[in-house]
Amino acid sequence: MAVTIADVAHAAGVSKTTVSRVLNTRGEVDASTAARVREVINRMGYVPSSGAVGLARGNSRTVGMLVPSLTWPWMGEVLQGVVDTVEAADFGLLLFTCNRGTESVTRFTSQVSARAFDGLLVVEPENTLDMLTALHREGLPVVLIDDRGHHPEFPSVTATNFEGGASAARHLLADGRRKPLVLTGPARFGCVRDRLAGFRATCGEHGVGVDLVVEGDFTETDGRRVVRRLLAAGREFDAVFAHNDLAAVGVMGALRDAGLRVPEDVAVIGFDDIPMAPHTEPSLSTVRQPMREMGETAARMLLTRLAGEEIPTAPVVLPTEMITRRSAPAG
Amino acid sequence: MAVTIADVAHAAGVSKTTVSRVLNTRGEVDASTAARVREVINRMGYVPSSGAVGLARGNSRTVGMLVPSLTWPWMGEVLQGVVDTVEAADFGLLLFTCNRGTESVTRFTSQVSARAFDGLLVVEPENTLDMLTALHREGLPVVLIDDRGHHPEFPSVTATNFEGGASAARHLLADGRRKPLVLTGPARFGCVRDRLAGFRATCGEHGVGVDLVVEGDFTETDGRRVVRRLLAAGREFDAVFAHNDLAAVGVMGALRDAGLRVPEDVAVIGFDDIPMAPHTEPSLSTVRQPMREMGETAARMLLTRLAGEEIPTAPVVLPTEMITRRSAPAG
DNA sequence: CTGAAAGCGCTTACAG
DNA sequence: CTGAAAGCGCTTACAG
Repeated sequence: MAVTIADVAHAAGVSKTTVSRVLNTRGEVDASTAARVREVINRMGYVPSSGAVGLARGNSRTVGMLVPSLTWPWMGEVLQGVVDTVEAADFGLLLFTCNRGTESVTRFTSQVSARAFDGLLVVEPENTLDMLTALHREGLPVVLIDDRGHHPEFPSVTATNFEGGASAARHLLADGRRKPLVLTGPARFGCVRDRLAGFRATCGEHGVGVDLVVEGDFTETDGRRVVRRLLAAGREFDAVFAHNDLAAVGVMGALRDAGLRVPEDVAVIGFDDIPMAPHTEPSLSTVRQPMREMGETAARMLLTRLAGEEIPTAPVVLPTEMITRRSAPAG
Repeated sequence: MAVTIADVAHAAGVSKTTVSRVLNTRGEVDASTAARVREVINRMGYVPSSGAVGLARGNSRTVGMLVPSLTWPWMGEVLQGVVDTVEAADFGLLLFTCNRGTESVTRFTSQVSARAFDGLLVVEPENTLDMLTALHREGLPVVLIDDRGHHPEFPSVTATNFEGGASAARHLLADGRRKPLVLTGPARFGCVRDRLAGFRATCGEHGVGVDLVVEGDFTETDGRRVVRRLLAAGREFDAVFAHNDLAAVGVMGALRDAGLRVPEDVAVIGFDDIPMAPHTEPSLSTVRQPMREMGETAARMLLTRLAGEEIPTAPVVLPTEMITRRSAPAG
């Protein structure tokens, strides 16, 4: 049914070897022969079987991507960056998730052994660092996107979390805020610790204490609940720095429910700049992480590595950017 | 490096044929032999090379998925549904986008000829229906997600667009609204025509005219602009039925800017129920499309087809659901 | 129940 | 510059 290299060779009156040579532009082929073969290839619409090529060459020209979830607000951006880069290099992208615990992890690692892909891009699902480290040690090229401050022994790309926290602080201080609440993500994440440290350092430089720090879990529900609880307890604050936008949305909801105005009474800054951020009411000021660029960068690094070159094992750090919208105006 | 079937055969003292038999549980193998082989397989951590198996068997146990964009608000849900289903069946998922015009389409079709995947799931990128039809005619199993009313000659899964429009109308009418504005999507989409027809029919049954219909382009910016323009022109309406949530968000923004209250002055209903919908201000009432279920269903259909069974070529239609939130309260 | 051999569709030394 | 042959790692008649 599908046309094979043998069909082409036969039709062109040459050997499969020769067809293979013009396919892979190995030179060392007579110009007129090459032209004839190429003509036949086009006429017959021949495309080499990727499986056969992979088997013969020992690689798949395919990149794997492992993510914890596809429904996180910023995952689409990362994926788009990855796909664009990978497709442009004529590689395929095999997508995996790991949301059913041990079973899916096992299934995934067996795909690795099956040599279904040459290298792996990963937004780290929780509790998979050991597995990833093992795969990397066994020789699988791996690039991590958004290292959660775990500082793995393989290449990764992150954003400037410390500086991001610092820029949020500068923004709020310039607006005259002096009593900030910080709603962090899970403290086990390095990125969370960095964001908090950056925020603290800058406030410290300005003589402003950061006394109100609550550990959250990155969800809208949690942001809403924390603020409601704090307000009920009579705690006072004139600004909130939430460690992600989803939680910031919850924060704004709770403030509104309590009859407080954003930003007049309380300014709110998030982190990420998810697609929803410009559309909240009021629109959300936030520290932007360049998710698409992070995906692109990670993909490019992996492709470079697959091309045989060395890539830095130290984290590649992309700049965050303070985006000013209405929930926290410039001072 | 990687352990092959030959290594296993050697270590177990049997032929590759026998190893292959226990791998594929073909029966016809002595129980004790099988046990011994299995033991060796586990000990050596052997996993068959997917490429080699594919070449020998003539299939790849991989499904392709083609989407126009990965950053659309509901795409993550569809993808998650697809990935979950495909992974559970032990298939791989190869992801493709088509956002660079002809070049990417060419690249994509050549992947098809390369036999990189056995079947295709597609959220139709514009202007690719002819290509998809051609692929399907050449024997590639294809299932379309969210047929845009194009009614292709291959299987597809959609939602009840007509009924969805009708339910939006019922909801608004029950709340006493009598002067609706409909902000549609591009009229070339069948789903748009169906939503409008359903809305019209129901309004008609209640003696309410639908005189204000504007064709939009599904973006937030457009929703905002249309409403601003209509208001400036002095047009009056007490409800808006937007054909997608993003546009509805723009509509609410423009109403707020004009000093109108939602829902007191104007009720707003969207379509889709994107993740943002519960978090807008006010939260958005909308006609929910079960995107994840649509992804799951399409994937299941394709897998069934790949297993050799027949699947319906008539569209599979999943129910929409009217979700009541604050932007359009129940009457 | 088991194995030798051919075949899947390519690539790549090797020889000419 | 070109081709015959071996090999990539499997599966599958075919024979015993």
